[in-house]
Amino acid sequence: MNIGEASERSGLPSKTIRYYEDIGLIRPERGGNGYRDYAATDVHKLRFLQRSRGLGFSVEECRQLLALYEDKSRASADVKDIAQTKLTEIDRKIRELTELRRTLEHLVHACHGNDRPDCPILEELSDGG
Amino acid sequence: MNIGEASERSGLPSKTIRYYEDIGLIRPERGGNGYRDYAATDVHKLRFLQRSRGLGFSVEECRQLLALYEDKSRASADVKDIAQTKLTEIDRKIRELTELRRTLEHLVHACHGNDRPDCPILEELSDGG
DNA sequence: ATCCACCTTCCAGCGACTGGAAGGTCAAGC
DNA sequence: GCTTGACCTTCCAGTCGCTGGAAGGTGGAT
Repeated sequence: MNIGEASERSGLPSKTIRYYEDIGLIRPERGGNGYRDYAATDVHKLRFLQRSRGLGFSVEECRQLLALYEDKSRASADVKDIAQTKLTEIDRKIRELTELRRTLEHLVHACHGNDRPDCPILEELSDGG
Repeated sequence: MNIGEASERSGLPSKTIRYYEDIGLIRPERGGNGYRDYAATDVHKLRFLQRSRGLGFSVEECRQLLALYEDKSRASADVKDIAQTKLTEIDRKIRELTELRRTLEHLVHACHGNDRPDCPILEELSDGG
């Protein structure tokens, strides 16, 4: 199938699919006219990529996951390690954002938000509170 | 003062300070030797930038905040609007990450993580669970 | 023959820096 | 006066993961 259909079936834009080929994630066949020709297994891999990217794995992590996915002799522990590491990262990001949220909310509440120029938000940004 | 000291006092790398000048956020004087010469007010602005970037404002948002900061006639409501919008964005990010976390944790728990090849994580990434 | 949708490659740009090369300046020590 | 080394300058390229657009080839319907 052509890239357009592969795009529809995988949920990835054609541009992204070509990019993934550029960086060596997938290698579709080529037809006589030079068009890329995607097999069902290719679409499967693309969906795999679409999902794992959506779960926040970097492209390099996806490359590892894909290699593990294709390696029938791999241990599930290898995959679990990658997922666990990603989980820890996500936890850290959530903690940071929550802290940020708290600070910002404090500022927003402190600011009366009227047409007068004095503003606690700017004061805090300026002084370091 | 030279860029090195401005860097220390503001908490921003020299590279970043030069970059902020490139994109027109600050304009320090120049000494006879061509070196940038930062006044106290410049360092103040740099600290302002450092803090607001750290709070998750984009550089363009920082530019707006800085303009408001320098404009004595602005209304505090303008600043509050920007901060409020950013707060909403942060809430959305936290929600998305939390959802992500739930999915990933589910996968990690489902995977026994031993040396056998069957792995629920890869199965879900592959099938779409 | 014409049209349009699709495909191809290649190059550039996003945001917000960061790294490195190549070279100028300054103060201290010998 | 000469060297050393830390600092400063500019400019160019790379990061990550795409995304947009230009210029041109192909396929199928009318």
